[in-house]
Amino acid sequence: MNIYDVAKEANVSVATVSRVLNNHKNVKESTRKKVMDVIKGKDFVPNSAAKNLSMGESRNIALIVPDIENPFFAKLLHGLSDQAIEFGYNVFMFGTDEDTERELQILESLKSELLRGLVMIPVSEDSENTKVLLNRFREASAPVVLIDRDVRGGDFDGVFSQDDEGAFNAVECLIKAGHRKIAIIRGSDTSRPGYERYRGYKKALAKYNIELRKEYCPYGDFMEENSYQAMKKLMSLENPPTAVFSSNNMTTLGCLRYFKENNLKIGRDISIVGFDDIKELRYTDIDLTVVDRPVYEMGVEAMKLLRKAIETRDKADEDGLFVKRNFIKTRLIKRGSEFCERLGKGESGSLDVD
Amino acid sequence: MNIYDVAKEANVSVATVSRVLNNHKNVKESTRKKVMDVIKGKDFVPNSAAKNLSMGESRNIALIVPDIENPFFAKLLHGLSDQAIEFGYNVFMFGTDEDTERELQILESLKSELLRGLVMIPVSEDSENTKVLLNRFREASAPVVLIDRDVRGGDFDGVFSQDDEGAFNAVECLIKAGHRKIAIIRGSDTSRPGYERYRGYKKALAKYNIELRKEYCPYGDFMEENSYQAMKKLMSLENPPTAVFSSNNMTTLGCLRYFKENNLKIGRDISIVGFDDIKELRYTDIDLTVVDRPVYEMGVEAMKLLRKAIETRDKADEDGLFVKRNFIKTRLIKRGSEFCERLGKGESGSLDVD
DNA sequence: CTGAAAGCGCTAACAC
DNA sequence: GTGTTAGCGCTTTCAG
Repeated sequence: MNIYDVAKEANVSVATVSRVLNNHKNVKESTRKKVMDVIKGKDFVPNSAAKNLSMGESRNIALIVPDIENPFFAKLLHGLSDQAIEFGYNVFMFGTDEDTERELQILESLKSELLRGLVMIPVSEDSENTKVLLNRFREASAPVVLIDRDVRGGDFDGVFSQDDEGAFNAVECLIKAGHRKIAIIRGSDTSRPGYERYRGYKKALAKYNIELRKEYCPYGDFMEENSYQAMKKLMSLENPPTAVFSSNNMTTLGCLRYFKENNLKIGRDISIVGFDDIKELRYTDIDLTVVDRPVYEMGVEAMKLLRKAIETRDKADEDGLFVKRNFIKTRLIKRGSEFCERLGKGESGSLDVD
Repeated sequence: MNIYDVAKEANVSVATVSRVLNNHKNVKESTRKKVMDVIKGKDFVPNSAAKNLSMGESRNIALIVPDIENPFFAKLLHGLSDQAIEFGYNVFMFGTDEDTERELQILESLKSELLRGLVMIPVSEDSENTKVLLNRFREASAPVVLIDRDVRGGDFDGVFSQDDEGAFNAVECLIKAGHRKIAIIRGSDTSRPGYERYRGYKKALAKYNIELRKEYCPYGDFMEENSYQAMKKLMSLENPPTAVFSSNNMTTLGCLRYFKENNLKIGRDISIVGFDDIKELRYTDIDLTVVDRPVYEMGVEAMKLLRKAIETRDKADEDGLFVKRNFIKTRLIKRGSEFCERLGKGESGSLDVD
């Protein structure tokens, strides 16, 4: 059943049916009703492929995330998806597994899809090829919105968070709990959250006149295993830290694994503050202090930005001249893991060398 | 740039370009090369909307899950998505938030999409409308593959797990640990995992001659809050259970919340065995014994089934006469939460009434 | 306010 | 092996 059948049935032309379907004005109320009756009676469904071809665009967008199973991204998807439905868009979902090659393949394969927009969390800030492809999408009428991570020199719209401030607060919280020997497990320098959280860490140390020690700043690359290894190295130092700022949720899991395997108890042997909450821990013995963000809302916001970009482009609005980058506030949730008995009991938290 | 431009450039007809694009035989190697050179040189990308329209089908499939944020579904998506890329399909992702109405809306909105297949975890087994719509997709050349949950009287292909056996093992494990007062927090009776796990629970009790007590079998509906409430009710009984079989991961979180808030310690005051692992707990004090499944692989398998169904239909293969339903084995991972001190220390685990 | 007709880019007979 | 051409179902001028 297609638009011609409907037209015949309703004694009008296909043009009229099309007008009705798309809520055009200039259709007499009576004919509109006539057409609608046929459509509902025969439950006709317009063929979107035909529509896409004819209009040269679709109602599909793609979301590309580095790790499908990371709850942070699942939550993001949830918000984005809800808002997309609201706006009448369908969402293609892709995971890159933190692999730039894969990211490029996916982007490449999407070129033929008439995408109406692209929301992505790029693997790395420095992938020149990614930038080139994204720019091509943008030119081909598929605006790009970034989330959380950036693309260097890309000028793309995006929803980010105030990573440095969040990190600063986390580290300051540890300092105020009496720590002076504070480590950070870092994310890659090729991602905004990676370097910005490190920046926040350094700022906090600087403010309280604590010397920055390179050996306290290993990379965990936002991956559990690497972070586990980083934690291990930290604790093998001759002068190990008394506290650690874990700059990502996967990182935190790596730390916790190390603690458990080595029988280190938070609050007794070590302190930790994380970035991004881990819901499941809330009902365990681990009362984790974390930097939290409104993740669902970030997804919603990304979709709103995207739609605005789409409409702006359609209307050649001058608003389109502005790059829109929103920076979401973080919030420190104190649950106690920043404290440590040993600090009080004489074993000084201050650096005992240097 | 379209196929005509390529044809002109290469001095061939559009038919030939199309043949090259689709790897048809009957193309001389030299002309194939000639065409490919143009395609690469001008980096032409075929317009999939045109292709879809012309062929009356697409390379898009949809995955509909009840809860985007449940890690179980995220893992499923991961497996499915990886395999889909392998096969050259794109995946639309939708979440229904366990709401049948929403499920129907989504299905309805997808009718115009020329979907090539549908993978879904239906909210309820009993939604007649869902069944009707799914059948329509199947007839309209979009095979349906179910995961985990079923559709009553639907005869759809699917990937399920041996829920009853898994549950049986879980409960038996508790019995062997000395428990006789074992509760279950159930899922809805309108879902396969809901009633099958309950069935496994009953089987285990029966085998060991333990009387089934209705008050030990409250519903948690696979939701954290409801399960929390269920747990609360259980522990308020005058004769509370010493152990609980939590039949789903969200359910387990609800239980844990209750335990924590009421200072009940697993292994001291209560025992628990869950269904579906919770990765994050592994590095906490909660060494949860669980029924585990190869979730990622279930996603992969679903995609394989779907592709088989698609191909089968295309070839009008007689293989299509069979409904393919795979039942994945579960595995009990013992970590210790099935034990309880109190059982040994004289406070009998057997029912002290009846 | 409505209709006729020309595309949108690709596929697949069918002819050569 | 290759080319010609008629669709696929919809949108959108342009007439009227």
